[in-house]
Amino acid sequence: MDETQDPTPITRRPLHEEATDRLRDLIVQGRLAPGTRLNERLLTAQLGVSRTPLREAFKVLATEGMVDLLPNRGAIVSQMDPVRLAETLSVMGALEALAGELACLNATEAQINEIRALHYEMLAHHARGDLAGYFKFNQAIHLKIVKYSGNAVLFNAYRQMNGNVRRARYMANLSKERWDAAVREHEEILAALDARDVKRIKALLADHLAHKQKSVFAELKALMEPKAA
Amino acid sequence: MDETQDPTPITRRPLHEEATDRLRDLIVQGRLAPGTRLNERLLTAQLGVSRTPLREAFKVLATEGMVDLLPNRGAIVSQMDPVRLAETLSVMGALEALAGELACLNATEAQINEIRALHYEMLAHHARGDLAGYFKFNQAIHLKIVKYSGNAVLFNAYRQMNGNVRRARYMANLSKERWDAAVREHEEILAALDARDVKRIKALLADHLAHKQKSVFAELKALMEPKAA
DNA sequence: AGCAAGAATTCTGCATGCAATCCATATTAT
DNA sequence: ATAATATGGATTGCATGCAGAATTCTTGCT
Repeated sequence: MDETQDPTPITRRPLHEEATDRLRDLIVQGRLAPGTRLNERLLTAQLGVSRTPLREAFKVLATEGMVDLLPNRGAIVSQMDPVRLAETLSVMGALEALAGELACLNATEAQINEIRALHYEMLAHHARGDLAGYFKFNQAIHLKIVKYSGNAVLFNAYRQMNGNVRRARYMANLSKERWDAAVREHEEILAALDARDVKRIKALLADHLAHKQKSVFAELKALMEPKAA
Repeated sequence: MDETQDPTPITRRPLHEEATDRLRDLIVQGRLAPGTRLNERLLTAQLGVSRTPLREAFKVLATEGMVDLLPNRGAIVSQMDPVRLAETLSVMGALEALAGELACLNATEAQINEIRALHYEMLAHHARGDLAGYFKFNQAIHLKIVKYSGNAVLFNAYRQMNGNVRRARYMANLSKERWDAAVREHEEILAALDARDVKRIKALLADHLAHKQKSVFAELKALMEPKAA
């Protein structure tokens, strides 16, 4: 018998995983806004699972920092206030700097080429002024760098923080100057990666994230003080 | 009525939290060895809780990397193989380097003094050749540095990884040379912190962790190859 | 009307029951 | 004897029931 193709292995995923992923997506996409109370009965109906796997999903999302559990009062989508966002980006900067180093040492040429391809796609979206498209590839590039570091622990930590950052939706109106600068920084990052210049990519990524943090922080602070509008 | 003292608020902790902490401790202490299968019926009896909060604890510990969930086959204590341990220490090095920077900038004099006190206690244990005592204060110092960085996200990430590292129990037989060197490194770290020398502490901590990683890795590799004993 | 106390409802925390899956042992066929 | 298969027991995945906490609604009072 030929088992080589294995078309859609019939293995059912555990319901709590499915529920966790679905909820996480809803939160990251902003369809469940920070502060929203997660009503069990409502969500069981919506997701088509019973309370048990749903509550297990709550616990997982709580350890990921996506929701807060209030004893006897259920779960609410946690806030991503500017301070926490800045703190997270700061950590992500350190992680990416390390990732860059390791990627310089460990990534294959094919992997670097894959990043290069993403880079050009990103440039295309930048040229068109398509911010959403730009961000998509920007995200993909950063994730790939961390992935190709070859350090799975690093990747996991980064991935989780990235999820928490994405739901801040800061990208609303990035200044043209910052955007252009970020693109230039990406050019340099790619060049350093290509040259396997460990020191340089480390510094570049740390700076890149520091700039991002600064711009995002300013943006969010402005958003939260709509007095002088 | 005087409510100012509030002696042990009678707030019962959720059972799943209690179960999570208890299990995590058992795993970190090594009383539940890697690979051990976590039988629900057995543990419910042992912890005095029902299966529901216990299974919630499994999910949390799985996202922390303490256990692996095998669909339809329950949870087993995850392995901390040398590769994963090295990867974790590598990430912790990056986190501590950042933490050192931030602690230099943000820690109060009182906090630095607290670290100094721990440092001297650690020296005392080193002088006595008390490895276990040394490690305890060594751990405490590193945790405090990260704590006093003032970055809560950083602290959480570090704490979790630290838990996963501790259960590797590498400290078995640290060479005298490496031990002495580590103590000297700690002297320098404290001095840099005192002097608020950001660049220096960053470099020192990164190196310190790199050395630790190297020594631990060698140790564990030796442990896993008892052929030439 | 505004507020406070109490009752009713809703919700969460936890325990347990049922069905599906897995594992171990025994049984049969080759 | 070995391998394949069947079968019984144990174990997990999930749904649901029950008790207690919290919230909302109601009612009575000022």
